[in-house]
This record gives sequence, C-alpha cells and structure tokens, in this order.
Amino acid sequence: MSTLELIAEAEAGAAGRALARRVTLNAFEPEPMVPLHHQVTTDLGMQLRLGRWATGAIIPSEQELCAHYGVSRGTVRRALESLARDGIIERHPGRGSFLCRPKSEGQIAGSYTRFRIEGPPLDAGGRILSFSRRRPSPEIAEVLSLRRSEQIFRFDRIRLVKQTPVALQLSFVPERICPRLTAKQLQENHLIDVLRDRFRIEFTHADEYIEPALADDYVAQHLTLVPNTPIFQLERRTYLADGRVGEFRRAAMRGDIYRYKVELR
Amino acid sequence: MSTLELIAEAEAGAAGRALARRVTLNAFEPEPMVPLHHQVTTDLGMQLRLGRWATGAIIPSEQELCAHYGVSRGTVRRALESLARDGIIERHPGRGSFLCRPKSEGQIAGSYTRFRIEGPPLDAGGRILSFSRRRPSPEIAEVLSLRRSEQIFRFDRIRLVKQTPVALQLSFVPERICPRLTAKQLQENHLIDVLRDRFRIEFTHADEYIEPALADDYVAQHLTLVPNTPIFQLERRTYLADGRVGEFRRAAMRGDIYRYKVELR
DNA sequence: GAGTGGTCTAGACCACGTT
DNA sequence: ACGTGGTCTAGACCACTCA
Repeated sequence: MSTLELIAEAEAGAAGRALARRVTLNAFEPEPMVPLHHQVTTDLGMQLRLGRWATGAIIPSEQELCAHYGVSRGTVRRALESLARDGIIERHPGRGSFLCRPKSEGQIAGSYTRFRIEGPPLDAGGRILSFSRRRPSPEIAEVLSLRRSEQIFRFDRIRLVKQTPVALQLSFVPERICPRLTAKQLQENHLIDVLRDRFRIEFTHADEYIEPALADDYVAQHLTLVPNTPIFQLERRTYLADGRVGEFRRAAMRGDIYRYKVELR
Repeated sequence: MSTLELIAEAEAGAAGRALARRVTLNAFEPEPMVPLHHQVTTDLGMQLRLGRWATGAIIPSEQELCAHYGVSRGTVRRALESLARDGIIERHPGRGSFLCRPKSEGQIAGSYTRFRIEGPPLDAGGRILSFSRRRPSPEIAEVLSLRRSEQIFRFDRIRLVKQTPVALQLSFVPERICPRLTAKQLQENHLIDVLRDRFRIEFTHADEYIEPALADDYVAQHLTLVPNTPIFQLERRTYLADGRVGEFRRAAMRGDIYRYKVELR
C-alpha cells in the first residue's frame, strides 16, 4: 500500500517505440531527526542505482513521488535536483526525468567531475630567487596582451611547505596592474593576496595545463631532488576581470609529494 | 531608496572584536525573461566579488535581501545556496552568511573547476598483451573487496589512436561480475561497454589519481618511446552500484601527446 | 488538453547562536 | 528574547512536450 506501481517507459528515442516497463518502488519509512529531502534523495538514489531500470528509463513524476513519499513538491524537487547534480538523472521540462546513461570511458558524458590536488597546502610567499622589471619577450607579451614597450615583472620563487621546497615557480606579471610591486611583498604573501590588498586587483579565473616532465639540474637543485626525477610541469594563466592575463606562470612541482585526483561521477 | 544600507561587521573571530563597516548594495532592476533567482545570484555574486567587503564580513540576512531585491525568501535562498556551492559565501545557522576568504592559490576565489584531458580520443579496444584468470594478490584482493579465493581477470592492453600506441593499461576485474569474459571482447570494445552489453553490469563512478613518472623499458618499448621519457602514471578505481570496485587499473599514458587542462573558476 | 518540470510566493515551525 | 539559517508545506502560474 505504501508502494507505488507505475508504468515506466524507455525514453522515446530515435526509433520512437516505447518499451513499457512496470516498475515498483519499495516502501519508504521516514526516520525522525534527519531531513526529509535527504532521506528522499538517498532512498530514491539507491533504488535507481540498484534497480534494474533500463538506462534512459523515465522515472516517476514529481507528483507521483510526492504521493509515494508523502511529502510536498518542494521536498521532492530538492531531492531530484540533488540527484541531477550528481548525474544520476537528467531532467527535461515537459517530458520528465530520466535515468542517465552510464558514463563512457575517459570522458564522462555531461556529468559531475571534480578535480583536486592532494598534498600539503603551500605556505604563503616563498624564497625569491630573482626579481626584475623588464620588457617582455615576444612570447610573454602575446600571452599578457601587452605591447612590447610595456614593462613586466618577472620573478622566480621557491614555494615551501614547512621549510621544505616543493615547487619552483616562474611568474610574469604586467607592471600596469601593480606598479610598485616588490620582492619583499612576494616573500611573505600569495601573489593573489598582494594584488588584492595592495593594488585592488582581483583575479577572476585561471586555466592550468599539466604535463609530466623531468627535473633538470636547476630544478632538481632547488627542489632538493636528484636530476631526472619525474615532476609535474604546470603552466597557468590567471585572468583579470577585463579578460586579459594578469599572471602567466610556469612551475615545476614535486611529483612525489603531490598528485592529482579526478572524481568521475 | 532601492539601495540597502546596513551594518556589516567583520566576523567575530578569535579576538572577538567586531569591526563595524557600513556597506551599500547597489540598486537592482529585474529583467524580464530571466529567472529571478538567477538574477539575484549573479547580481549579489558580482557585488560581493567586486565590493570592498572584508573577507569574513557578514552579508545581509535573508530577510534583508528579500526586501532589497523585492522577492520571496525561497528565491533569495536559492541564490544564496548557489553562492555557497560556488564557495563565494559560507552559511552558519544562527549566525548568518559570511564572505569566504579567497581560495589560497590553487583554487581561485570562485568555484567551478572543470578539467579535461586534451589529446586525441582513444580507439575502442586495443592490443591485448596478456589475459589471465587467477587468484588476486593480497593488495588487489583488498582493492577489489574480494576474498583471496575468488578469481579475477588480469589483463594488459595497449590503447591506440589510429594504430599509434599512446597508453598501456593493466586491469584487474573480479570474475564474479563477468564470468566468461574473453580477451577477444576486450580487443574490440571498451571494458565499460562489454560489461554493460554482455553482463548487464554498470559502473557508477570512478576515482583516478595522476602522477608523473618515467617510462621504464617495458613501457617505453610498447609505447615506442625512449626509456626514461616522462609519462603520466594513472591509477583508477571504477565503482559498481554496490560500492565495490569493478575495475582497478594502472596505466601509463604518453605525456607528449596528452595533457590535462584544469579550469579554475 | 493533459501532464511535465521550472519558477515563485507566503507562511509556518525548528534548532541554533548571540545578546 | 531575538534573529539567524534550515526545513517543509500548499498553492499558483508558466513554458514546454506529447498525444
């Protein structure tokens, strides 16, 4: 009696033939002390994952779920939104909600992927190896959208974790956005903080490329590695509100301490 | 008149002294045809990002925002939830909502991080170097949540892009989920497709770790590289609906052809 | 035209933290 | 005691899809 029987049909696809399929959701008993929308999310999520529904199958409508769970539409919608964010279902106005097709190799179709670096957080600032104001090379001028007559700051920093060197960064920053930048400021703060607090400049987003590489003698020496140790080589462009690049950075990061984790959902 | 003046104070921190700060939200004119909650999200988000509020400052309460934007609490809450998901604000029951300190490096103040691998897509299947049914090592048994008496399939595959070898994969799969798996099936299809189409088994999500490494002789030979070339070393666990690991995979991927791109938003 | 999901409102009760 | 955010409800209108 607390179970819901309904007809679920395979999504009307290219062929347009609907394979009717009778589906049963198991009974639901709410627990006290835990939010209803959360209970609905986990209960429905588990039933969808464990059930034998065809991928692409249509799931019960919001109204039917309200009746089955005995909750209001707002609560059901919160649960469905959560499942949609997690890539369990897709929702289509006017049609219904559908079980997602499972992800295919490597590229997870339209679903949620998280990416994070695992390892100790970098200390602010770092040891400055070099700091200069100069004219940009043609390559750097292009990346920073500068005329070659405009000056840039170029600096080398060793980033530390509790005195241990873990990364070596070479940065290029237009002088325009931080006219009196000094090495001392960079010794003690993240560039992002210096620009915000001293120069009222804020970065909006960044793109970073990651490749494997070998530590050459210069990098190995400063990161206290033996030469030819595998490292991450990073290239980052950090953007300002106007769309121009505010910092171009090349970095070498120890691969024995840091690793990237990708969550494919 | 359509502006809201209020007192925002620095979050009562360790010291406990609250630095009063008068803050003004600019006027707001709703546009037709675009959802209100979205307008509130972007308007408030921009003002918080561009405003001169101290990080950790308390932002107007839900009620005040309702009055300022002339919308209901549900609409304001949708906007605030979105900003919280994006890491712009933090919410604390009984206290209020607070501007987040900007992400220290690595994560730009904002939210959305997308990642993708750049390079040609892998062909389905690949050249099978070895395929065997055997008892798992203790390490593999643990990863796959198996008793050591349960059998697994272990296979080595070279993944190709138009006949060019680009990755070498070593996979471990419980026999339980695909009792009669054959090397031939893997030669022509993605594992994920074989499991779905032949065995009605579906993966739900995966975690992958990425590290830099050197190609040893075995890897270099099969990827047609000189030994000690830098490569990506990948370790992936792909999960089934019951939460157990359905495939454990170690792989070496050419670093000269592929690179990862991370978008920090 | 009936049903779907998307949006929005107004009101209510609660646990919590601060005063 | 008061204000905060967290939860939940009931009802409404809309654009859209499909039969």
